[in-house]
Amino acid sequence: MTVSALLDAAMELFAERGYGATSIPEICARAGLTKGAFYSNFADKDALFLTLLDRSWQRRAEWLGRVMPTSGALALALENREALPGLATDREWTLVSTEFSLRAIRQPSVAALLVEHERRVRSELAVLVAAAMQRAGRLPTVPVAVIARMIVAVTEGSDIQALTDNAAGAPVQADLGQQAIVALLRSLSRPAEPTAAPGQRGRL
Amino acid sequence: MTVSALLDAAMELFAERGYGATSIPEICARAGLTKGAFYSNFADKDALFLTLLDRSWQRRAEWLGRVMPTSGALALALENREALPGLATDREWTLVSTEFSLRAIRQPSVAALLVEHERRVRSELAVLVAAAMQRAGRLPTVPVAVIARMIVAVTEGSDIQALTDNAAGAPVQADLGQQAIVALLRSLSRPAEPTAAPGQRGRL
DNA sequence: TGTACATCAGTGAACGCGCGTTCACTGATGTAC
DNA sequence: TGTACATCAGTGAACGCGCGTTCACTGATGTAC
Repeated sequence: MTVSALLDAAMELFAERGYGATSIPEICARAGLTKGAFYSNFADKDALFLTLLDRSWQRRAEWLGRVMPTSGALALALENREALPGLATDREWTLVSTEFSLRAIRQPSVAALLVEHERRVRSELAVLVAAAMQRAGRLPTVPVAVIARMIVAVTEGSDIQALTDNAAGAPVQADLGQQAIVALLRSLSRPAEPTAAPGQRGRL
Repeated sequence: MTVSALLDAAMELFAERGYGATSIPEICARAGLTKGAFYSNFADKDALFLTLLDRSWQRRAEWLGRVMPTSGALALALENREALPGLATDREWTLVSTEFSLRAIRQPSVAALLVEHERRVRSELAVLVAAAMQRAGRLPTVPVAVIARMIVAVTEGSDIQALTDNAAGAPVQADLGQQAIVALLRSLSRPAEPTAAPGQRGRL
């Protein structure tokens, strides 16, 4: 279909060169279509970008729906990075979604969209955090919503660091984000049984 | 001076609209100069961008040199965000430096520059972490270099989150980054006297 | 001090190019009878 | 089944504009004598 061909081409080009550096003719050429095809489907490049993000978010949501019920556990998420919902897992996504954050900071209407999306992602994540803590026999000492925010923040930062190091050919601290998440979860919780000695439970 | 007028104008425009969306004529107009003035000082927009970053980094280094000897403490840094060296403190810097990270991920030669800079920042930060831990009577359980990486990651992520929330008019979790840093420091250290009961020292 | 010359940062006009956007059109697909 | 018409996604030529870049020039500043 024409729309998805344009979206695919745009996703590739935005990741390769960045949003600002990608022109509409380039997107059309990559998709094997004329500029007219673009304008009969989108008002401008901004409209395409928003549609692209909608689609990306939707795909993440679908995939999350498949993964969540079977795992239901942050423990698994920590072993297998992929299971962390809404968090960057690949280069293309990190580049495009970071660029979107920058656009959002500059343009309030875009920020509203992003904030709403992030709110949903964090609430899913908070559920995972609460479940993981319960299984580990621990209680959060700050709201799980705050812990979810921290997890998102540290993951984004770690992903950018890892991609930069990788691009420079420097050694990559691959599990930095996961290590930090584990450290945060431990620090921001306490054993559920305040008086009991630490044993098999209590481990996170 | 012409060069610094161009750099000032470019910094403003890059923050306002982004690097890719800013044209050379716009930079010159903002600086009150002609396009010729630009080309007699820079080969192209990329060259100006690198010069701009050099200047920004240099300013941060100078300011760090003033702040470090008197504070020498992460504790202070945690109370006064400004004292965290090399970490984003303002909107303009966050926007421009994040965009630079994206450019670095896409272009290895730029990545090399950024990685070298980040390496210096982190080593300064590692010194602060080590000092703060010693004063608190604690020992790191992972290398301070790793803790420094985590601090940088969570700060970048928190800054972007805060700016996005702010742009959308949503409530901003202002101290998220600081809270996370404190949690990380606690979790990634243990009391220096393994057998002693936790008392006044041991506090971080 | 005064005159003649050298330097060179910045000017501003000029260029070709690719951009974003428009629009009359085409031709494949669907519907009516 | 076959013919006539309607629809409309996508075509491709056309447009004016602002882009990046060049270059002969100017005029302020510094140096020589």
